[in-house]
Amino acid sequence: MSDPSTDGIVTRFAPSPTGFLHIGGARTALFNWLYARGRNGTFLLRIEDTDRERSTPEATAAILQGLTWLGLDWDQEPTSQFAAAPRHAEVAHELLAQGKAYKCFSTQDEIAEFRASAKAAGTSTLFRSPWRDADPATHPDAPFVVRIKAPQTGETVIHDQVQGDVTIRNDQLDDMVLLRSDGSPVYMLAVVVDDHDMGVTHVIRGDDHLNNAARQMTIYNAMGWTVPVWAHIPLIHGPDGKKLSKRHGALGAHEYQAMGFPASAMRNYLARLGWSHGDDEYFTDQQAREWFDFDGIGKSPARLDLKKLENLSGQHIAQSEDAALRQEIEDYLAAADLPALDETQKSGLEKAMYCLKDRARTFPDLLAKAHFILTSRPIQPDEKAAKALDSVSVGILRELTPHLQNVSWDRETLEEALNSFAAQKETKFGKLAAPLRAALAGRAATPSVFDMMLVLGRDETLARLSEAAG
RNA sequence: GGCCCGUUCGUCUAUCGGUUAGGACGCCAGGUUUUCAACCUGGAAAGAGGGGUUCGAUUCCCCUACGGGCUACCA
Repeated sequence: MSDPSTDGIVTRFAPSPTGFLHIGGARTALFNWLYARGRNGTFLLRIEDTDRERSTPEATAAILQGLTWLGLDWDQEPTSQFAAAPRHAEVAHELLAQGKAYKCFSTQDEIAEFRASAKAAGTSTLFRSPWRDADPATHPDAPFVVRIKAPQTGETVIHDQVQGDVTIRNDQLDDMVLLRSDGSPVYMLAVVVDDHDMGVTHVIRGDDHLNNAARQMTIYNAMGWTVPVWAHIPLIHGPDGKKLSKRHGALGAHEYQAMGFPASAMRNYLARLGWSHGDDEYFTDQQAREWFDFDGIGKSPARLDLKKLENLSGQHIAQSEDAALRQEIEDYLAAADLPALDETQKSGLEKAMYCLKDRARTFPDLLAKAHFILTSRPIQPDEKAAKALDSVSVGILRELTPHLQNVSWDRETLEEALNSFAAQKETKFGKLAAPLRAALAGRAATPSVFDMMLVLGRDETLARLSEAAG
């Protein structure tokens, strides 16, 4: 299916800077990145900022930030499509000089009128310019657009790596505008010229561009350029199956970051959404790069499933290195606009990481369970913890404390000490656990009591117990 | 309206003519348990509908339905 050569592959991601990096764009970028990175290729970034009305530098910054968070590194400086406008115009004029494009003097009113009557008559609304074959001598001295002479007979076949061969009859193609009457290039021309100039070999993009590929091919053909390999991937839909929109969960990448998902989980989830490699669900970047290929891409749109993302997130957190995880959590706090950790909290968190990461699905989840190490005396029990510290429990804690005074501070000894104390009180360790948890963490959901005691150390543990015991 | 694309458990998907249609998330039941989580066992759950082709269709073809896209001097 894929290109036989594994070298010289160039892919690109070309967002319009009109908003944040949304989840669909993130996946398109990921697929391009995966394809290039897995084949020793090049992954480029092009900002399609030709719509001067809607493009903003803030949006560009947000998109780059989103890609950076996702770990999708690009090669070379991002290019601006707008900056290449003179080159686009140059190509249009070349086509004009070769007679493969022409000046069209039809006014927008005339075109609108044509469409209206065509619609009323039930015939094709494709505009057929009377200027296509007009004698240049008859050209008026009036504003004009440059249109390409699209083929009118035969058919154009898009050899798509995802959708298969898609055939469009050429009589469905209109003579699209290349240059507007103010001389500015139109998107359809710009993409083709840019992709060609950047040496893009594989165009991987949303399948909303599938039909455009046929029209773009007329430009490639007119210029005698090699048509890139096409791969039009299905779009992502919201959980309700509708097209993604702001109302339907079209969140920006930064919002997933602020929800506390690790970027690696995000990559895993997004890659798996609409692409598969047998039964593999959890995989590393390394594996994704090795496995990713066009024939694993599905043909139908996929829906977002937060539950599955959470599950994957938990797996990635569990697999992370402690120090890296601590750093990621710091980044998360910053992204979510939450207070940063101080040095004591940082080292405590990293020290406790071993007993936290297996039981957390997201960073906020992990942080909640890390409360015992992030807080300091006096411990403020929350409502649930306070309930576990009734007068009976407090009495038990008071009795227990001396038993921990001189024991060796290791897991085995502590388990032994607490179990025998429980036996002495003719109760089960489970009964002891709740008040201990409340005293040590001030919370009801925590890591194991023994882990907390070990991480806290003897002095701090005893101090917290005495504090709770009043 | 015209053209193009799509349709397997609730969701993501496997299957590349012959399977008890597999896996994962979620869900339900049971087990384990020191809270949360994890873990173990089991369970319910799918080929949009109708025609063909074929000894045999989820798989190939056609039609219909539904969903989506394109149809701009937007990108």
